[in-house]
Amino acid sequence: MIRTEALRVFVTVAECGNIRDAAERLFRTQSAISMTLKQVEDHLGAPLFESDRKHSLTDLGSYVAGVARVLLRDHDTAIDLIEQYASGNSGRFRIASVPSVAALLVPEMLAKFLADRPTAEIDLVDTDSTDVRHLVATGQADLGIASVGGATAGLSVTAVFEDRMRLVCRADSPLAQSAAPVEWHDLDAVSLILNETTRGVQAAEFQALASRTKLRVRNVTSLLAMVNAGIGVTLLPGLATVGLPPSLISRPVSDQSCRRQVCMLTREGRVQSPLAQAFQQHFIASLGAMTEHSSLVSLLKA
Amino acid sequence: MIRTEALRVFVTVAECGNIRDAAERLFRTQSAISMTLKQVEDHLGAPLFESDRKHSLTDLGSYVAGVARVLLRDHDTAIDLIEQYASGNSGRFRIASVPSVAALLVPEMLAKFLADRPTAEIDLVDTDSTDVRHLVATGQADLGIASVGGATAGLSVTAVFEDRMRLVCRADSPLAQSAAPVEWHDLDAVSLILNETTRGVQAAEFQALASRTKLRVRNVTSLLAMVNAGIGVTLLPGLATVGLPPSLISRPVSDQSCRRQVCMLTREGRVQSPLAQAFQQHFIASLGAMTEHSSLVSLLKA
DNA sequence: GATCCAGTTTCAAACTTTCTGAAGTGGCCC
DNA sequence: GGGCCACTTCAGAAAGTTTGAAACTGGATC
Repeated sequence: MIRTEALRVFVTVAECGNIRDAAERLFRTQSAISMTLKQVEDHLGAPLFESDRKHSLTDLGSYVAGVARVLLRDHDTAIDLIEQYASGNSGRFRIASVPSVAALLVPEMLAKFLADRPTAEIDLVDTDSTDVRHLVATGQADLGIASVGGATAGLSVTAVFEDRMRLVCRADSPLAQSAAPVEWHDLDAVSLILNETTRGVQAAEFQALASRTKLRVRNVTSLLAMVNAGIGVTLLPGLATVGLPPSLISRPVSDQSCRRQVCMLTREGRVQSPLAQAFQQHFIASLGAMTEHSSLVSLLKA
Repeated sequence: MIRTEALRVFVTVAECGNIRDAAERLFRTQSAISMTLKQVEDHLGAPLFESDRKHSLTDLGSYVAGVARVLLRDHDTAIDLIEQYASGNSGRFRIASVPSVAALLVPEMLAKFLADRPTAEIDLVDTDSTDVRHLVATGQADLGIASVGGATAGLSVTAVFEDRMRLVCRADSPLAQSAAPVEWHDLDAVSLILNETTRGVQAAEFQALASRTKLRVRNVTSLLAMVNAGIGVTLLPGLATVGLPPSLISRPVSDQSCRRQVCMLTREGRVQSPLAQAFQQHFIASLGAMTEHSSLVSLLKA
């Protein structure tokens, strides 16, 4: 059996033109090189070099050198590919995220992550939490970022941060007249439009308000269009209220418990690809740095 | 360091779906397989299979399996190529031969030789002895078949057979009237055209005849055209007189020593390609069989 | 033609790796 | 919970590789 490393020895000697230099290049002794060479020649039943002095190849030798050079190049590339993949430096990896996180947190993280990994490819899908869970559960995404809540069968869930909710209303509505935190009773007279992010709000007062409405809008653009059309007001996590159109404004909510919990989702019982793992770690580490300097509250314990 | 054989183990297990069958296929014990697998996983730092039961691959596992499968296929093909080449079953190989041998002896030999070696490629050039020597000496041919004589610097020469010379003349010439062996004195009055094959004829009587003429023609077609035109007669080895045009005939030469010696030429000090070696052996063996049933005299001692 | 030199081969011993058989572990099914 | 099956772990055996020392080789130099 010809070992790949024996071919490497042969090609190196052929390139160096002598055993001594080849031995140095390969960090072996001369005798080890000599014996490996002999072993290959014995296996093939014919000499690879014209003489003891290894400066000229036989016809067989140059044929073997040609084939082996290609083989070694392919071999090294393949092993490198495997090792890069295993170390999380390359590969493809799909993230599904709710739009607020996708738009405001993920881009910066991805930029840093990809800067170190020129060959990695990442797909980012932004959609609502329910769909994020579906994509992860069915294996269409490797990592999900969504609000806590809803069915979690087959999913492994890690809460990562909390984001206080804010009221979103028209800039010309009576509610927009004060910048002070909104109390629940301020909303008694207005109609409320629910959305995916309000599912996680537990407060009894909110539940009472929510029970009065039948309108729940999943798509944020549609939701804001409805608020803009005067159909009602809504609550959105702070992150999602960054960059509202000028016709809308947001106010903090007084109730400290009124928060959206964001979690990271992976498929349960499946070993992640190394790249996905690396990204998760990067995500968690970056989040720690980000929550220190923002209103977000990290839920991650080191 | 990941050994090629370790990847083969992994791919086999991935294909079998369990270690037991893979062990059987690879003629190893379960524990050897298990340890090799563990070694690869340790090296990569991540599991290749979802669980102990090796029926489903992790993301990394299927990536590695994909890359490794290609690598192994290429590897096996390359090793096979090398071994086929080394065993003389494939490769390319160039023969330069004088036309008579090329036309009458080589074809049959080649047919048998190539029948066993579907991937071997052979180039056959027919030219005169001087050119054959040149082609072999310069490495443009791997094996030469030529008449003995001329410069042999850098060539290794093996005499292989002898062929008695025959007189070639027009069918309507006075010399054509008898079928009996020609005596040297029969040629006293005729003009003789020399050629490459007459260089080796030593007989004093022939030398005397030859000294009278200045005409030497290398190309056999031209030579015969000249004989046909009535310019003179010539001597050719028996092999070369097979299939003369009907306007020409040949007669044996009485002098037993008047022979053309044919030799096999190789480049001195160069190791032949295995295919070339195999062909030489085949050539010698076939020649033994052929000379037994023909007028050719083998010069090869077994 | 003796001597030197650089390079190569050979050898036995030391070492490393891989393999084996046997015992151990853990999940799964009845 | 016992039996079964598949995998892992273990220690010793076997195989293969590497090493340093010594012997050999061919070419160059005196």
